[in-house]
Amino acid sequence: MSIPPLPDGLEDNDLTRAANALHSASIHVLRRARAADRESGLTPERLSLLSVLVYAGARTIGALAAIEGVSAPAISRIVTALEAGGLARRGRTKDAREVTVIATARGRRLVEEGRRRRLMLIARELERFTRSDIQKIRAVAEMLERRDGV
Amino acid sequence: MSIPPLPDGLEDNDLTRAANALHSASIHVLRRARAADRESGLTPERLSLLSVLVYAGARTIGALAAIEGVSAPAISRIVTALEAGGLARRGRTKDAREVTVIATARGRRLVEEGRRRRLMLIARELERFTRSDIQKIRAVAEMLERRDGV
DNA sequence: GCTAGATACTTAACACTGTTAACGATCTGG
DNA sequence: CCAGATCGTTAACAGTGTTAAGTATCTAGC
Repeated sequence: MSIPPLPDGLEDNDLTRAANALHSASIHVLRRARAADRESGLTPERLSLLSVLVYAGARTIGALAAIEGVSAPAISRIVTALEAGGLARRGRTKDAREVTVIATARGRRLVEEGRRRRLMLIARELERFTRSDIQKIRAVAEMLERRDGV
Repeated sequence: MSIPPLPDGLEDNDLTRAANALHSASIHVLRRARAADRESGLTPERLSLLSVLVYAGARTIGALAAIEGVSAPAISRIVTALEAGGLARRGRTKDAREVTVIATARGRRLVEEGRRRRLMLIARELERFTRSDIQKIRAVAEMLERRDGV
C-alpha cells in the first residue's frame, strides 16, 4: 500500500503530507473493519443506528436523525426494521409527540460482538509492527482523539 | 472526542488499545473528509468509481466490480450514469466481450478537486497540533501505509 | 381555557444502489 | 467447429435516501 501523491494545488509540507497519509491510512483501517460488519447480518445503516443506541443510550427519532445525519423518516423506517428483528424498541416520553428508541439486550449483544470483531481485525493487522511502533501508533491515535474531533 | 472503552473479551494491552484508538481516529478523519465529497454533486458510489478510474486508469467492468466489491450489474449502471454526465466513457478491447471504462478530462478534474478538498479539510484540522506532533502523525500514518494494508 | 401555530413523527411517492436470475454475445479447448 | 465458459446488460426486487403531506401533541397569546 503506497500513499498517492499530493494533488496539484496543495502546498507540499509536513502538514499536507500528514493529511495525505492519514487519509490513506484511515481508508485502509476502516475498509478492513467494515468487512467484520457483514457477519452481523445487518445492513450498515441498521448496524450504525443500533450502535448509536447501544453507546449513546435511548434517543428520540429526531435526535437519532441529527446524529446519523439523515432525515427523520429514514430513521423511522430503520427503527421499524430493528424492532421487527427484536433489536430495539420504541418508547414514549412525557412529550407525547416524541418517540424514544432503545436497544434490546439482543441488540446490545450484537453490537458488542461486532465491535469486538472490528477491533480484533485491526489488532491482528497491527501485530506486524514492533512493540515500540505499536506504542507510537497508539500515542498518535490517542492524541488525534484527545485534542478535538479530527 | 474521547475513545470508547475496550469491549469485554478483548485483552487490555498496547495492541488492543492502539487498535481501539486507531479505529476511532479513522472514523473521525473520514467523517470530515466525506463532508467534502458532497460538493462534487455526485453520489458517493459514483464518485468512488470515478476515483478508481482516475487513479487506476481504464478498467473493465468486471475489474471495477472486483475493486469496488460489488456486482457487475451495479458497476454497469453507475458507468451508464457517469457516461450520461460526461465523466467517463466506455471502450472496447480485443476481447469483444469486455467493456473498458475510462474517465474523461472533466471526470478527472472533478475527482482531483474533490481530493484536494478532502485533504485540505483534514489538513485544517491538523493545524491545531504543533509541528512536532504533526511530524509524529505523519510518521505513524506513513508507517501504517508502508508496511502492509492496515 | 381556547385556539393558532410550532413541533415530532409517520406515511407516501420517488430516486439511487445493491442483489440475483436470465439473456445475448464472444471466446476457448478438445 | 461446437460445447461450455466468460463478460456484460437487462429485469425484477429489496433497502435507504429524499421531500411533501398528514396526524397528533404541545405552547403561546388572547
